[in-house]
Amino acid sequence: MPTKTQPAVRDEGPVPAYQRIKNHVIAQIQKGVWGEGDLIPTELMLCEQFGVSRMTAHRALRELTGAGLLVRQQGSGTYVAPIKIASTLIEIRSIAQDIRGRGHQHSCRVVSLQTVVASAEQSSRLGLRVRAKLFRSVIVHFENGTPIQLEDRVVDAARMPDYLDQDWSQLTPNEYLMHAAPAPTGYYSIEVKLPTADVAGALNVPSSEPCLVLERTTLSNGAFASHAVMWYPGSRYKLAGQIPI
Amino acid sequence: MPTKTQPAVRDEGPVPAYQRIKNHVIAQIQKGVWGEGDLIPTELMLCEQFGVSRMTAHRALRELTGAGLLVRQQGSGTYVAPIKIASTLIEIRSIAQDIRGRGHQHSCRVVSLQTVVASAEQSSRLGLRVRAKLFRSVIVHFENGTPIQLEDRVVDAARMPDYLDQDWSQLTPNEYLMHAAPAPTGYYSIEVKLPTADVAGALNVPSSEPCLVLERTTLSNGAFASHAVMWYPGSRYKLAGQIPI
DNA sequence: GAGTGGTCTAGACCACAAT
DNA sequence: TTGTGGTCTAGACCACTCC
Repeated sequence: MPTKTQPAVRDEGPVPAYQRIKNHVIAQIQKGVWGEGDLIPTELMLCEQFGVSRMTAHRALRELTGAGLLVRQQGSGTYVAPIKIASTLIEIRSIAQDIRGRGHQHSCRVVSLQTVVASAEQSSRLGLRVRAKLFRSVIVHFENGTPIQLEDRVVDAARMPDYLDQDWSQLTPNEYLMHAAPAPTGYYSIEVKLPTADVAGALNVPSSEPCLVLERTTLSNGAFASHAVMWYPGSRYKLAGQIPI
Repeated sequence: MPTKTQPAVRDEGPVPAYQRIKNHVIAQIQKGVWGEGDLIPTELMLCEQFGVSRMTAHRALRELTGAGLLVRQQGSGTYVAPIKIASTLIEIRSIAQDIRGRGHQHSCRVVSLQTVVASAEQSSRLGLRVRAKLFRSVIVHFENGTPIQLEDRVVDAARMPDYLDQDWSQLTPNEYLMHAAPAPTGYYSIEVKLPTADVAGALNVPSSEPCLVLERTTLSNGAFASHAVMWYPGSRYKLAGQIPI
């Protein structure tokens, strides 16, 4: 059955049933079909829809609950979690949804889009072929017109060949990735840095203002998907989330 | 049904079998019985030891793997994860283990230990009784003699009556909590702040140096356990971890 | 009482590693 | 070949919510 040509997303073998259900739920929320606070299908309905046992449907919903995407109430049902619970760190919702969830307006400005070749350092750190082709986007996100995040991202070009053709005013890179590389895992780090002149200019802060720098490498199905460096003005941002366990 | 007296640790009903196994594994790692890279018992051994089915033992190990505490290899076995994978954010390992894991020396200085009464604001934010009794500790942690974290913590006194009697040179508050309130969940936030004069003095940084401030509220078995504010010198620290999903 | 989620069992088949 | 983990089933009992 997996007899695709050279598709945008590599085929990593059969996808487990619980993962297919997770991807489906994530997609419905990403697409806005299921909104914040909405009641979603019960375990038994998902069992029928996907032809699985209840344990399997339950596992999918339990894991998404652990990730802060859903809220479950015994005797009542399963709901899309309110945004305040969603972890900004995982950013399974995008910064755009985050901002809109605060009732504010999101906009963005594309600073640059390029095709680049992985440096030796990148190749080894990210587990890429030497001189692998990457796409790089630099985008500033605004909340009510105030710059709130500078996002400098590279993605695997072989895996997402149409990355540069997206309309970033309609879709953030993160939202695009949720489709192209669903259910990511990976690593992050958070530190305080003074902005470079470019970053300070883009965020419209003095270069003396310390920034929160969130760096994140995401893998999907075990292979490199994306590396992002996100700069937030220290005076205007706070990262919050749920402790995962 | 909740008709208990006021015990040190509230009884929240029977603990699920998978949770008992998780607590056991966490405790073995915390106590150092199982060290980094060690092979731990197989699912079938845990099935026998705890008298559960394989699905239950598997769930416990899978969740701990998701939390970055274990690494599993099909065909081989389950191992304690290397420290670099352990999330500093969850701090399921303590800062002391973190520092020792880098091959450095950990020490600490107790700034203050007090009994305090929850303010109205704390009571509502943390879900406590009004004027609940709390213990507060303020401790500076050093890495090779350099101050690296100021930890300002309050815990529920009813739940941890012996909190103030601990020898903090032998055990960090976090390590104590891993015993008194195992397998915590909760919320965190991370932001950049300039230190107060007290904080700057304790960390031995100029009051112009921005700090990374990690605030964390932990619950155990659904009830408040601890609230901590941790200050890190921005120039000397980076938080890193795994993306949970 | 009917429906929901929370947990658990006792099997099963598979992919993979060690031997 | 044996043992490991990865997944999955078809039931079960329970606590809880809603009607």
